[in-house]
Amino acid sequence: LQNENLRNLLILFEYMPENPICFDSAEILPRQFYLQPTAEVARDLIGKIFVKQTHGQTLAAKITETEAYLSENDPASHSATGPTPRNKAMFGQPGTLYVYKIYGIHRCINFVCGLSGTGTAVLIRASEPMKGIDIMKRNRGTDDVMKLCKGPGNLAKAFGIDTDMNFARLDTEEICVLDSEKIPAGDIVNTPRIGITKATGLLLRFYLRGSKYISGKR
DNA sequence: AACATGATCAACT
DNA sequence: GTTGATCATGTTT
Repeated sequence: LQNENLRNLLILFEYMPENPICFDSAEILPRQFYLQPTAEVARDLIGKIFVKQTHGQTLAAKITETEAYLSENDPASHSATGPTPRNKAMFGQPGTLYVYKIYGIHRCINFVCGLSGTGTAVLIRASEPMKGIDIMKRNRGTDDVMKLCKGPGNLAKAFGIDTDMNFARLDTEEICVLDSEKIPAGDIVNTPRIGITKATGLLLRFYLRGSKYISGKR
């Protein structure tokens, strides 16, 4: 898949749903990818394809919005006060999942990155559904494709990801990120993070310019 | 008491 | 369409 442009990728995902993704030719992002500094991972994840496969069903969505969370120098990060039972996954291996429950109701998906043990991760805030849309609709309880994966809680629900997937590796066929064509730097917008009250001055939110699949206002 | 949220509904432009 | 208030719900500090 790595040589297809995004339009072809979309056609493949939308109109050949009966065919499984060919992982022999798809480029799964290696764990090495997540070793970069957190903000760079957050930026580079824009446009990549998030994939989950279970029970022969494939879910895929193009990542459109991310936020970087640092460590002790970032009061908004769960890892700011050091390792705890909740944030343990953040201090684990880069290229693994950190899933937590928020407001007692929703789940948020993070990709652990940076050097192992540093406690940095990227929150996946929104994505554009590409495959398994009927399943996402069922998981979410709505038919509005525009809103299926908009917002971190909705994204996790659409993908059926709960805290039992905390610590999961991100380079398996069960759950992974596929590489895609490079997004021009000018098409990635960098803003302050949203939904937080601390460290609001840091520009650690990234989203795909012009995408309709972005959380927050307008 | 706060929380890296989302759905709903009233009241408005 | 948009904005603001309110609430649901459970875990962490």
